[in-house]
Amino acid sequence: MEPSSLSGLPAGVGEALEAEGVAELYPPQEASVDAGVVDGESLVAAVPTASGKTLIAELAMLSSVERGGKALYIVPLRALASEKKAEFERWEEFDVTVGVSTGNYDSDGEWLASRDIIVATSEKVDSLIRNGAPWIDDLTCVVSDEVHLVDDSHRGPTLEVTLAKLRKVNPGLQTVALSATVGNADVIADWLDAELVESDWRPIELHTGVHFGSAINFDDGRQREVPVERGEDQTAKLVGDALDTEEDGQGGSSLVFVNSRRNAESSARKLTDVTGPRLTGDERDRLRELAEEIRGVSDTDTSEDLADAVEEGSAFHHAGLASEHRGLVEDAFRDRLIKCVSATPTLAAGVNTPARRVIVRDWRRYDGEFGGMKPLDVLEVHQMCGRAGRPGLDPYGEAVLLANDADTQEELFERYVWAEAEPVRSKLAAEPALRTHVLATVASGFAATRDGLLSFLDNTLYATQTDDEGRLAAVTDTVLDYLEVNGFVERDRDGGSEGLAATGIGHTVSRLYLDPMSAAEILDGLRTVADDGATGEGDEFVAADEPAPDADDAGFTTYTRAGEDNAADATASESAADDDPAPAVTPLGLYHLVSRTPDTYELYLKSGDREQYTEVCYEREAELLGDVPSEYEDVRFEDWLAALKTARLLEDWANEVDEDRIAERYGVGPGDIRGKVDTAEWLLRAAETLARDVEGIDGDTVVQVREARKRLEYGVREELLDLAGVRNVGRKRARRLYEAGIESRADLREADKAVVLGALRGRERTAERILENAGREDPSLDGVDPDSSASAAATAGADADGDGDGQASLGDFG
DNA sequence: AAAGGGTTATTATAGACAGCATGTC
DNA sequence: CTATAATAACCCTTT
Repeated sequence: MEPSSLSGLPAGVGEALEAEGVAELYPPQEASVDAGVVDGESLVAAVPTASGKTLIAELAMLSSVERGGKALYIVPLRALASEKKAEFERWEEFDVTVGVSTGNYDSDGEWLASRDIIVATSEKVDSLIRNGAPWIDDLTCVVSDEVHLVDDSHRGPTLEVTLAKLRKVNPGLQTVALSATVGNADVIADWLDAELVESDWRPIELHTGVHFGSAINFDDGRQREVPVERGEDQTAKLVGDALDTEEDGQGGSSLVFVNSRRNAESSARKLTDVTGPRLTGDERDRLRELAEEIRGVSDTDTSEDLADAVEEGSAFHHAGLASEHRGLVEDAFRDRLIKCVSATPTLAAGVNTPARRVIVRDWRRYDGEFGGMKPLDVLEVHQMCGRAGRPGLDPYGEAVLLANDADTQEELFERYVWAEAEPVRSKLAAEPALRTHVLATVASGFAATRDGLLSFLDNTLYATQTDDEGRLAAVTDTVLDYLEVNGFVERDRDGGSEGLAATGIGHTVSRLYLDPMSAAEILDGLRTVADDGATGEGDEFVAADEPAPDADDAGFTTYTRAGEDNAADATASESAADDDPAPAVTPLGLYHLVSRTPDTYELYLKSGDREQYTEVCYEREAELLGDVPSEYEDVRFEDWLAALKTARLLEDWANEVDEDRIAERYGVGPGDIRGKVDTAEWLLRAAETLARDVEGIDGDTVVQVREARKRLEYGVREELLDLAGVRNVGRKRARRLYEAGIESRADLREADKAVVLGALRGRERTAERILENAGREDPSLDGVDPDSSASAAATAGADADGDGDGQASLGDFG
């Protein structure tokens, strides 16, 4: 079937597709057309990755738009949202407009309403429904990418409930669900009242096999000799083999999947010996530039190690990387500059990063709940293997699992190569999921009675799958009790069917997209302040701020100038020394409060951390909001300590501790730091709104919350808040300016330009921009010489990039 | 006695959405 | 109950 023969698409689209090289539709695409995608029919397409799923979605959306409708494309990851948007924007030529909406990249609501196609994450769609985005009921087509993720216990229920809501609001809604090949695609189709298109067809052949001994044994019976001598590394030989096998004049790149961040890093370092010697001079030059760029992203060991590996054409990829790191690695890998990436599963489900050869090195992963090493899901391994084969570059893709012995080889074939992926199972009937969604469903008017609620939930995948009718109702009742006790819903038990209504605060919680349990915890904590804030336990706070006896490890919060390490302990007590009445609430207390909320991921407690944070906990008990759980009797004590560790990380960040020191101290990567700060910022903003909305919380507390949040946002101490608010001034520059005597925005407008320039290390253009942004009337620095004394004070700590731009920015511009 | 080399014990373990108000270097 | 790699701790040998 030729694209131009399709009816129902905007004029010219079919021809444009052909011009792109789509001469014929792929079989699954053709089957989808036969099933009616361009005629508004609902469809579940369960086909392998990279077999043209996106085009199926595009056909549905474009034809829907052509009929005067509006389409929504739901993605599981923010990074995918921008990728899809860029892809769809080629239709703007045909007057089809595209908009995106995710947590970190959001367009104006009205502007969105005017777009024909909107790309958003499932959580964002959920949030838009809760907040009553007006265009939601104009939708005529919704595409759900990677629907098999409804199986995810954390995020799956959101997708499930969101789809149910969209379909409820828009009865005739065309629903197109794109799924990996799973065991029960028919059940999903059944749930969505959709046609099913199921296929294993791939445009690029995929050879899956297991390497053992001296050869890869493929599923089709072929063998490929890749001898591995004793003491040689299996992975290295396979990567080398792919690079040495030229197709279309180029060696093939590899993607190595491992089971931990550390393994990813060490694998990348080892593979440097394979990739490095095969680089051309030109590639080396470009890689060196890329490495510099990577070093510029963050001043941490992780960043440095990544740059070192990249210089040799190898890289690692995991969630500890900053998003800029990830983007740089992904792009360079796609450009074939980086020859091999060692990755954790981040890359299996993320943006499109295909390779000639995929090597699944580790097929088991540590799982604490499981109590040891747990084999990966078949679906997960299939997703990894699906990354093999670059369209347009490789004539075939190879996915190789590694075995050390014949038994393992056998097992891998049985378990993964021949096996069908697990069936998808709804995870909706669990308290945490229902807590959130029951409240939202009631608050946004989808149900006004218990019966109404249950009948709404009947439209979910869970309901179509379960044999246990009572389970959902039972969990729902438990959750309703919880919501009532915490004052989020009111129940009217008089009528025939129990009436339900969200309270004012319940509405707020739903709109803020908070887990009700987080909201309850935050409110409890803030009320604690109101109770005993005035009792004047001030001295304890001051005492807690002083350096602990063994200052080396305990002197965490101490502000240290760059390069001076722990020497500056004295600075710490300065702010505590004046006679202000003790603050009713400290940043640490607030950081701890939001960190112990179910909306924050816990930091792992390493050995030794337990003792250390137990000590910190008692030292600073007075600052913590709420009662410390009993160390010996309460299982929540562990969580309390993990939250305290997170809180300390946040406190360090807000005390201008360098990123690399934080990374080292807490055993995390730059990506984790940014993630934690970001989450805490979000929760503190929500806390601020809650505190204002609810009675019994002191106005002063609200101010403290805001300040704690702003200090996280800029990563600075209190005295720099004003300066750091100026555009182009981050935590580092603000501190340098402050040290040079420029303490505020107003100072910036009045100060001696020579001093400003000196503090900014003579960076003229930067200084001019900053002066301009601060509102100075005459920002020009022509003929101004930097004041060397200001410069000297500010240069005390040399930062690695040497140009004074060591701004640790938290901007999240994927 | 100090350094070097090999063996054994110990330690630690993936990922990532949301609000809001505007702009990284 | 399962793995594996890096590192720390330890023990023995050699110089």
